Amino acid sequence: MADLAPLILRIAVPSPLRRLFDYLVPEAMAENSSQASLQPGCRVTVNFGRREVNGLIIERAATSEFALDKLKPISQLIDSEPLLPSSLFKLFIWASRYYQHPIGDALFSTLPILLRKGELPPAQGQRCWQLSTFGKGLGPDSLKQARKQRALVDLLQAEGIVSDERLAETFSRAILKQLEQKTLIEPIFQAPPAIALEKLLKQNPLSLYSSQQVAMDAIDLHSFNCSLLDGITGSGKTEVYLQSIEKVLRYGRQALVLIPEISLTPQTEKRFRDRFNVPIVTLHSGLTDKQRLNAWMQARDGTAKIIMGTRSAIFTPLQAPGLIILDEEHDQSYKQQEGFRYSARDLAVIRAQQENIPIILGSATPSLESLNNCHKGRYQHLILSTRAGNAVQPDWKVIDLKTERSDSGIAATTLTAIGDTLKNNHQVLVFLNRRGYAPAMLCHQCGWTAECKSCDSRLTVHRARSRLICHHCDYQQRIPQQCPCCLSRQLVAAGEGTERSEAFLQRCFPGTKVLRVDRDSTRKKGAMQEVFDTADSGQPCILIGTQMLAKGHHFENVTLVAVLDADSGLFSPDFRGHERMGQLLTQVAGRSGRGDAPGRVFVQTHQPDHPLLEMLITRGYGYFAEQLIPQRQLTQLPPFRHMAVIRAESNRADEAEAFLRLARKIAESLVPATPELSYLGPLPAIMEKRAGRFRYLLQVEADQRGALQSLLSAVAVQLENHKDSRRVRWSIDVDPQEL
DNA sequence: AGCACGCCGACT
DNA sequence: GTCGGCGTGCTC
Repeated sequence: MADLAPLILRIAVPSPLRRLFDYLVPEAMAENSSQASLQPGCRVTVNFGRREVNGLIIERAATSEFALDKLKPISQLIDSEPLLPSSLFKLFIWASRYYQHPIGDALFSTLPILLRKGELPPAQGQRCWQLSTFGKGLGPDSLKQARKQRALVDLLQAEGIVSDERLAETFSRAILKQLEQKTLIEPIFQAPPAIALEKLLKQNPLSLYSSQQVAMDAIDLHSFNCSLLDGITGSGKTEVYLQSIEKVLRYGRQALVLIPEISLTPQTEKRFRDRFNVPIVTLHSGLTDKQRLNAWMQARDGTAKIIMGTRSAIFTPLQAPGLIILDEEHDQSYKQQEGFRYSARDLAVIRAQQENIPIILGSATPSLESLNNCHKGRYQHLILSTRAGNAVQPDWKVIDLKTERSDSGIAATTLTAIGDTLKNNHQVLVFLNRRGYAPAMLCHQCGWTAECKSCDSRLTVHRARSRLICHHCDYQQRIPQQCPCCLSRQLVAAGEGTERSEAFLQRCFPGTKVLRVDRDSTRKKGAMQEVFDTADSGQPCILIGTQMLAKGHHFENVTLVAVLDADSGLFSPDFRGHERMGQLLTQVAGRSGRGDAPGRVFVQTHQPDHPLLEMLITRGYGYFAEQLIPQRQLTQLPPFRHMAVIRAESNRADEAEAFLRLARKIAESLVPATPELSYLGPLPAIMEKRAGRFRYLLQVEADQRGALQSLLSAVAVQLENHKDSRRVRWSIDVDPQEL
């Protein structure tokens, strides 16, 4: 008997519109399709405007606010069951509300491309072969002319189902194909055999030293709880990860492991593969669409037991989630900086909570947010001291650039120390967070400087490529021979970048390998690997690079780290500037030193007496961070106050600014400024003009998340419907990482 | 966003 | 005469 009430589906479509669209289910479709296919989480094809699009069912309903006779019918059902597990589906809905991003775009921009396009989830499992009915009835005398084919048929007759992989050892693709064409054999997909628990490990766990053991014991692996695992490189965080994963694998669950972009290397992966005898999938940028979909499916159906990936992997469906690990939780790459601006770290905590599973956040330099969450009792703070017992503080030395002469960015004292270190057959790491040869080119005669015509920035000199390059929009030009202003030939490259310091060091130490690691030097693939190989060989060498060098890799034989310019971090306009400086310096310093001998760290600065620098050096990151926290409270900044930013950009500065004035007017008409909720702006962004566009922002700060969220939702709707929103590119950034 | 409609400018 | 520029409106 047919229902009298119409069946209405609320659909999310891939569009920037912050609402759902109601569609009718045609009666025939409702009757002929399974119940599961009309549920939230299933994809459908609908006629949207004048085009056909794939959308996702968000809700079922019996009524609509829209006139019933204006509702269009669903064109087609795609999935016969929900594509996403309901917990992940809920996470998407939560995230799109929290981050003020259109639900359709949030969903579809994170889904594997092939699923966006409406492809069906591919059959999973191992491809195996069996005899077809026809093949089973084959007489013993047939296929006499085809010995190989006969042998294959015999094998299948004897064993029933044999995996594709095993057949490939003895038989060629062609044999299989021919038999398949004769319909003697057919493929069948089988779940790979479960790994026996006693065979779970390939390699025995390392024995834990006391503080690791304390941490292990403190992590309850059976329900939601968040642990901040705080320990320097080499303190054995990974071993705690591995043993926690082992425990959840033993009760049949999966582990999701998130790492920053830069640390997702084959080496990281290898560490996990060497330990466990279980299927592991890695979601990295090099995957083809097909591979990505397969990895996604293996996570969803539970074949993959460990899922590793960067930021976007937080949206991987899991059949039996057991644990989330997020390494280097302070890393900025967890926040998406455009489009759907989510924080994978914060979503990971929400996801763990919704799934009721544990989560471990790891870092040597935890973010102030996470430390604050420990203070509030929301996370438990587990500190790993080093194997030796006490944290070996590196031996810091501050070099005063005001009094000491330097060449190509390297002070005389630093240079001497580099020479001594090399003489002792050790390696040196030189850190300079500025790639290229020099950050500016200027005319000695008239003072002209080479500027980017699309950005408020100077062009960087890249001498190896003979080019001036803008690091913000990638504009390039040849290095001019003459000043375009006064025609003088006295053009000079001012300041230093990694390329210049590299050249200088190579001149100073002609017999030593000098390896540069930055985005320019590692563009060719394998280049990074070569650097690691040389470094791991232990031969004396100098590694010079940008923050790429500061992350992840530990260099055993490096005993001297030189930070060429610590000043940039001291005067950043961003409120997180000091926190970042502390993290970066600590991370760089942590690259060095073997277990036995602490490394030396030389910090070059024009501000040798800066109290924050001194505090970091003498008391360590932990103390440093604890001092910054009350400052944030005093200045009413995150995590003590919640912040969101409405951004706008346009070819015309006045348009971007006017749009945000409108945004503020709308917002203030809804919620006037109070001590609990305040506005700041519109303000020009730090670099007002970038890639030819003028960027502005409006800051909104509130004591309560809820108040901020409801205000933003209302403002977003009004802005979206305003015609001026077509003239600018605008977005809402909740919990912005950068202003 | 993506697509269509509509109304003004310089051209095969 | 039309091709096409982008301003405006709409998407259940």
